[in-house]
Amino acid sequence: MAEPGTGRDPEAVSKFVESFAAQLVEAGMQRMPARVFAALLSSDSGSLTSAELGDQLQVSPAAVSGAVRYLAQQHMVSREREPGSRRERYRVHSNQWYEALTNRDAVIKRWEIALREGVDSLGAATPAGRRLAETLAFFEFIDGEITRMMQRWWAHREKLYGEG
Amino acid sequence: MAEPGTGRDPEAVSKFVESFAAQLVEAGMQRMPARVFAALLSSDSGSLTSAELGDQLQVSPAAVSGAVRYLAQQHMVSREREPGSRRERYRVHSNQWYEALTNRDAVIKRWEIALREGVDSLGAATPAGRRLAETLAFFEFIDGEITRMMQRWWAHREKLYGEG
DNA sequence: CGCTGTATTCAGAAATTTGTGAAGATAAGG
DNA sequence: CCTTATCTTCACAAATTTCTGAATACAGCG
Repeated sequence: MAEPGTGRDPEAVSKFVESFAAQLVEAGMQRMPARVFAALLSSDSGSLTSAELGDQLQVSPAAVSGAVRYLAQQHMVSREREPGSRRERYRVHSNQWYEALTNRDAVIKRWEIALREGVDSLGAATPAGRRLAETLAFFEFIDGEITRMMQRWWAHREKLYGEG
Repeated sequence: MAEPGTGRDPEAVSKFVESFAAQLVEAGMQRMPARVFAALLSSDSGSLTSAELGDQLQVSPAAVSGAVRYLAQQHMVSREREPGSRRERYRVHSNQWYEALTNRDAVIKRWEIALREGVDSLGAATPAGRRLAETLAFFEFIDGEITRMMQRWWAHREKLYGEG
């Protein structure tokens, strides 16, 4: 439980970071990106520098660099250059993070492509081809649904939090 | 493109299996389970024996055994014992496969647990705590949506294919 | 310009994962 | 029961992944 008025408890933060990262790893994310992401998510400002991350997670600058590159590619964090400084800040925007999850979109799109090729090369009239075609239809359906689901989420969020 | 009347072209099948498996791997699945799954998905009967899998994929019985155990745990395939035989058949049911994708449910549930602990230990009134709480709210929302989305899929599927 | 703080790249050490062969377990059928 | 077909488990070798330290590149500042 949080201790009021005592500021952040680094140990509690670390415990959350490691346990949440572990869940992300189990879901298929690489360890270091998962830890970096969890650390950002649980920071008060929502952003940390490379040094802060390296210090908090006890890893080398190289590891931070690699993890951040990965997360940026996945659009899960953005980079900010502090004006007039060489230091960079890595930030998690809530909505970026949602969109990224959604952007399993990109993954689904590639599955769809592979499935279409499969239907074509095995033959749409064969039993296997029909199975692939149905799977393809499922993903095409999901695709459209996800967009609408996200729209509903934003409406729902607004009810919970206001325009925030 | 399919060659009508010539039966299945093993090379075309293999090409699809490997390319679809590669996409699954990229999405985080282990290589062997991905290959086994793709092979089952693209079989005409929707089911194969261990020997058939080992032969088609050029891997040892041990590898097949491990992959199948994993897939069964994820509810992506079911095992069938052919009556009066020692051989087992591994089968992909379309709906099992959909449900399994959905059963990222289980993953989401664990994320929710970790997030709740984070909100509690960092303090719901802190900026970090609020961020975690919002993320938690997102997953809780998604959770409910997915169920309804699957219901709509079954209705949609029926329109496409009939009761089949 | 050169100095300095910061970020990236790269080769390689360490850890982890993956697949194999061989041994062991299980169950059908004589 | 004993034999045999099949599946599973396990120790280990190979391949892959992950992280580090050191070298390198970059950008701001005097």
